[in-house]
Amino acid sequence: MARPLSEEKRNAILAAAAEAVGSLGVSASTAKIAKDAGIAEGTLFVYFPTKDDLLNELYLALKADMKAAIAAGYPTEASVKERCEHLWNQSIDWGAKNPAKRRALRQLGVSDKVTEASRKAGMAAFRDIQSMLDEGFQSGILRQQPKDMLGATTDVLTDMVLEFIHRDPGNIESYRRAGFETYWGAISNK
Amino acid sequence: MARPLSEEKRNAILAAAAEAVGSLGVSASTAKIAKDAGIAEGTLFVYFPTKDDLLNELYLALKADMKAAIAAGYPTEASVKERCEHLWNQSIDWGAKNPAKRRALRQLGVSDKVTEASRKAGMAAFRDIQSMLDEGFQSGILRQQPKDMLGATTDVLTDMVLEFIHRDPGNIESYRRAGFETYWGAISNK
Amino acid sequence: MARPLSEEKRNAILAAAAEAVGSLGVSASTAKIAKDAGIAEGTLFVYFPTKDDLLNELYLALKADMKAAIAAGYPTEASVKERCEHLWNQSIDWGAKNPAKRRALRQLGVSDKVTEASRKAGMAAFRDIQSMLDEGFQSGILRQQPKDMLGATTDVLTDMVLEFIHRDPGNIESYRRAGFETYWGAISNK
Amino acid sequence: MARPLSEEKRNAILAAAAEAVGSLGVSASTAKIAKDAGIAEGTLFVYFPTKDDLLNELYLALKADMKAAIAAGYPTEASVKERCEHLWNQSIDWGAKNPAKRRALRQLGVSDKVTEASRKAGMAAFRDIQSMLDEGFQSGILRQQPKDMLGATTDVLTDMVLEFIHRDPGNIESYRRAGFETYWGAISNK
DNA sequence: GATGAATGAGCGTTCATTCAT
DNA sequence: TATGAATGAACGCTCATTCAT
Repeated sequence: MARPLSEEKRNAILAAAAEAVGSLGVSASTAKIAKDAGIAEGTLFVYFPTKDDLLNELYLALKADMKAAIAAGYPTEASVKERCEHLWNQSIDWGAKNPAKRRALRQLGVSDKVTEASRKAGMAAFRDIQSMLDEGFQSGILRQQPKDMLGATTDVLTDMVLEFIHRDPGNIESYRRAGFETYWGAISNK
Repeated sequence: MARPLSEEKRNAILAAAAEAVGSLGVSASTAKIAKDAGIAEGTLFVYFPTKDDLLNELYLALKADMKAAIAAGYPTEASVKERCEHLWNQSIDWGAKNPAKRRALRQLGVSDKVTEASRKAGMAAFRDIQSMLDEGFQSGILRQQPKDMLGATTDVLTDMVLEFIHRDPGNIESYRRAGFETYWGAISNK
Repeated sequence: MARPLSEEKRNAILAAAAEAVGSLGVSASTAKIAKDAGIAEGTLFVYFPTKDDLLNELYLALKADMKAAIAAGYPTEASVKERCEHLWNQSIDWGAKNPAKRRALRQLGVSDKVTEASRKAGMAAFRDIQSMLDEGFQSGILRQQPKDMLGATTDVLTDMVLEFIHRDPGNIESYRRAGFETYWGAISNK
Repeated sequence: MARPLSEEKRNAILAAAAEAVGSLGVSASTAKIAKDAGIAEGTLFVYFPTKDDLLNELYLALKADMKAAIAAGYPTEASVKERCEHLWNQSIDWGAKNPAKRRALRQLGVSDKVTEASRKAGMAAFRDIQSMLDEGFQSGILRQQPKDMLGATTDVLTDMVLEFIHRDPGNIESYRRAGFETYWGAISNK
């Protein structure tokens, strides 16, 4: 069978894993994840044959989740800068609202458990977003860059700003704005 | 004194730890680190009372190493942009020449084993560098930013570019250049 | 349930622990205990979360075992002195037949791994026995004593005699008899 | 050389060992003992070739210390019962004033690190005391007992009472008195 | 003689994975 | 399919003892 019985259980495992990896790193135990997901230890391995598989699928699920949030409500008709600002704000909002997921993604990002294939697949999502901005590249408003670098820049600056927000939650708005200036400078032609 | 603590051994442990953490993450075992350092397992704990202590001291040592490399040969008399480009190039060079150290620093950066105090101390080094650019801020060439954000931006964009270089080592020069454009846009007033 | 916890295994662990603690003290290793119990090292921790838990449960099990043996065949209708002699003889017999258990109990008795709560629970068993002798106290045949002191006196004199028997096993009967005289003198009104 | 340099250091080690064994048991580390004695780790082994040697010598020293305290001020001319009461009170006082030493002696008493030879030597001290009471045996006031049993009874009942005092320090006098009644009953002819 | 760095076996405990139920 | 008891290698750390200084 291509997929085991309960989609619900699968999602519960993924959700518990995100939470656990976010707070404990990739060394979070499968026992804890199973317990938090409300299933037995052995059941986890019915859905994911090994812990590494779980970690890779979690990475992909998180990337997809993030991408969906970022693209939501994209203002097709607005100016390039406004569209970029929309993407930026969505990114910050997703991270601020889903701190555990964001932290999980950071942990997975540096872990050698996540394969090159997963990383490639994860980057593809951001290429989708990059293509939303094709007009911006053609018009010269955005600087030409090596493939995937726009997505990575977004990723990396978002994450940086979210770290500042995490350490100093009172000033979220000023970090968001300063972050966007940095971001816009980083990707646009002056 | 019976036998003085050996600075040489201490450095060997730190070097082995950087290598191991770089490739295996913070879960690299103390046994492996000791073995690679050429000492007995127990000896490691003569130099570092716990693994967490070792990890924190490694973080600090790596930050200091990186900072020294970046600041070396700083052209005090050149233009602000040239001075930034110097810092950028030094950063890329350090990372390209010390891939294990760089990877270790990434792992430590996301690990909760590294204390807030160590992070603060690590950031202080970059504030030194930021102050090298004070003239740039006063003249309005560099954009005003929240404290520590310039250092973090440098860190994060450098790291991003080094990841691209790591995956595609043939094009180091083009990544370095494209990276600097991104970086300069990120930190300067347009 | 996947596989129920095995009462048999639990008992095997407790038995192996009694043997090991009896001969090696509380520093007997969990690895040895597990091996002697015929299970894997990790399995011990399925039944007892920590070594300290094992030690405390062992203490309780041993006290219960001893108490059951002592109270067995108690001659309700006999004279107070005969009933005390019965208790005395049962105690000596239990100790002589279960030297490892007795030695384990001694080790546990002086170990700070055994909590005050366990000690309290262990003493309660002997209070049961003391209450078997209430008539003796009321009639004035037995001397009034602070609570728990009768039980402790029994414990301590039994143990002393068993040590003599242990060192000089040929004269078990004469030690038993001399011991009882000491014991009866210790607890009765002259 | 029959004895190494400093008697003072030797005594410091023994004192530190008594304290450490009293609170931590025989598993107290040589490193801690050395530190508490104000000497280097290695120096301990100059005075005692192994930890077991230290433990055995400590046992003997403690027994000697206790015996000296018990025999001090012995009232040669008093009645047998008064002389016994003196011994009893001295025992209780020594234990109450030297809780660490008493606890150390308990630990050593059950440890298999203390050899049979040391135990024999330790018992000899109490035979000295027993011989102080020879008149009592001859007159029939004290019950005839197997060799060493009087000493052991004293030891064991004293220790029991000291445990009660330890747990309930407010009632020291009532425990001491009740204890003596038990003790006198245990050793005298009715 | 005194020191304390160096050692490596041994400790209690964890954990991904297997498999009997 | 779901369960959780069973496993044993691996972990961080301790320690009695040795020996270079």
